[in-house]
This record gives sequence, C-alpha cells and structure tokens, in this order.
Amino acid sequence: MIGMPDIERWPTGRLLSTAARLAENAWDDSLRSIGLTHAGVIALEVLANTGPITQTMLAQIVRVQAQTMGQTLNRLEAHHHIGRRRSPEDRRVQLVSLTDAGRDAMERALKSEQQALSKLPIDIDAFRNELKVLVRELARRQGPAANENLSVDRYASAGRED
Amino acid sequence: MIGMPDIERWPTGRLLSTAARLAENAWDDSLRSIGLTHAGVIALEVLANTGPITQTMLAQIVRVQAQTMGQTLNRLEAHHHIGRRRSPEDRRVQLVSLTDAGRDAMERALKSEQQALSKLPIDIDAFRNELKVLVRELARRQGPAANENLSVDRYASAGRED
DNA sequence: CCAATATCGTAAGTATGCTGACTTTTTTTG
DNA sequence: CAAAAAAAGTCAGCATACTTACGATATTGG
Repeated sequence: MIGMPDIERWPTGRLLSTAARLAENAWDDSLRSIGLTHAGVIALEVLANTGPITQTMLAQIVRVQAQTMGQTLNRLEAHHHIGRRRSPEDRRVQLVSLTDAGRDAMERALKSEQQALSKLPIDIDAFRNELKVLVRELARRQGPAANENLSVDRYASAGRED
Repeated sequence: MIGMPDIERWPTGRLLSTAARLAENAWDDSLRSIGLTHAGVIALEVLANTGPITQTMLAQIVRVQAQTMGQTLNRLEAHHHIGRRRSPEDRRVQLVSLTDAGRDAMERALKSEQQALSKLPIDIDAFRNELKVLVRELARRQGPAANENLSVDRYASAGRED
C-alpha cells in the first residue's frame, strides 16, 4: 500500500481548488460554534473596517456578485450579526452595519483563525505573498474593484447614528 | 482614488478563498468553450489515470463527498464525457469510464490550463509546494483518502492501459 | 416634465460543495 | 439461513457563488 496519492502531478488548478476547499471546511468547522460561516466572517470583517456601507459596495470589496452578498447578508441579518436600513438620501440603497453581536462574533472568528493557522507547518508569510500576487493579478484581469479604504466616503458619513 | 485595496491585512483564509475563487472563475471561462467546468476536468483527469473506477473511489481520490461526485458525473454523462455501467459482480457499483470525447476534452483542458498559468508572474514551483503541504496537512486531519495509484486494483482490470 | 438611462437590490436557475436520510445490494454473524 | 451491519448510490436540503432578468428608485436629457 504505497503511501501518498500522487499529489506531485496534480495540475495546479486542482491543488489550489482542493487546498481552498479543505481550508474552508476546517475554517467552517471552527466557526460553527460561533454561528458563522467563512463568507459571513469576511463580510463582517470588511464591515468592521469601513463602517456602514451599501450592499453593492460590500460586494465589490469582497469581490463577489451583489446577489451573492445579498444572500450572505440575509443569513447574517437572521442571526442579528448585521442590521440593514434604507438610506434616507437614496431609497434604493440599504446601508448595512455591524451589530454589537456581529462585532463580537467576528473578533472571536478572527482569533480562532489565527490559532488554527499558527499550527500549520508552512511559511505563512511566503504563502501569503504568493496568494497576494495571484489575487492582484486575477483581480486586475477581471476588472478593478472598489477600494476597501476609501469607497465608503459617499455613504458612511450619512448614516452613523445607530 | 488610492491604488490598492488593503490586501496586506486580509486574513489568510480570505486570501486563499478569494484566490481560489478568482482562479476557478478564470479557469471556467477558458473551459466553457470546451464544454467543461473545473470540477469536471478534475474528475476526468483522475479517470484518465486510473481507468474505470467506482464513483465512491473517484470521490475519495478527488476528496469530495460521494454525493458531490455523483452530481459532477451526472453532468459529465449528460455531455457524453463519461459512461457508467453496473458492475456485474457487485450490482451496487457503477463503473465510471472515460469516453473518447471525454479524453479529448480533458486533454484540451489541461493544455489550456498550462498556458494560462505560464502567464502568471509567480514562482509556480514554490507556490505549488506550499499548496501541497497545505493539502497534505489538511487532508491528514480529515482522515486519509484513497491512493490515486493503487486503489483501483479491484475494479480497474477492465480498462487499464497507462 | 417625462421618457430614457443608470443604479440598487432581489429572484430564478445553475454549478459546486456539504450533511443527513434513504434504497438496494452485499457481507457478516448469530 | 435469517437478521444485522456495511457499502454504494441517490435524494433532499442547505451554503456559496455565478449568470441572466426584473422591479423600484434615482438621474438625465430632450
């Protein structure tokens, strides 16, 4: 019974896909006790850095389609991790904001992620660098997205009275 | 409009998830003209290396659940890229085999993947090494899977030629 | 001013993955 | 041998993501 599957010869696409899926599974396992999923954590984390923001903006920052973000937000809202309210200035818009419970859950999630990663026998910094290059390059080709730091200007000032 | 989103501070889980998703999107774009998806290519590629094999085995090798593999195979079968037949020896089993059209499509898919990857400004070998470590480690934790080379013994006798 | 146009969000349908429950068939065991 | 356990696949339901299409609400331009 030979030891290893022939991972050496896997195409790189299969390697990347499999790595991401296994990592997401492990991540979701540890998140389950907090009541979150990986998609939710990412949305909350962006929200914590931007303040209240529209769904469309949030989707562009996370680089998913607006519809996908809508579903993720539906679940986060059902768990009271976020709130939505119509903008008085533009009634097409829903401003999404983090609740206290959401901020709490997010912080626990990020903490547990770091713990999990620190146990992996890889050079995290080098690995992150390669991923960053890959994301930047692939994102560039699919058309640039919103800026995570600035894109909030237009909406964030309007509604910070919760 | 400042240049880059704050990718430096992304949690590693978000980096890996996003990289994989963007890569899969790009991959699927190039696969669309061949009539395949990334999941289909992976299944076909394994099938080409093992010869006829059961769905359960295939799922273990690819490291997805048997149900997931079943769906992928449904689509591949609908496009005549694979064939299924009941084993006469064990009627629970469906032996999955590559059709000529499937082998053809797979070869074109692998070729186009290599071309796409060669254009990326990263050190593919180093990157692959980190992914391999990650896959092996995460796979080990979730319980070892089938061996891609050997697990075929019992079923492959019908169509083995590599 | 009102009709095009653009923007924000939602809905429907599909693909990929997961879990849990089920049927059919084989194997094990009392 | 019959009952129980195990194994292979499928079905149903959910989560994440994509595409295409649509409704509601601005904005713009004739």
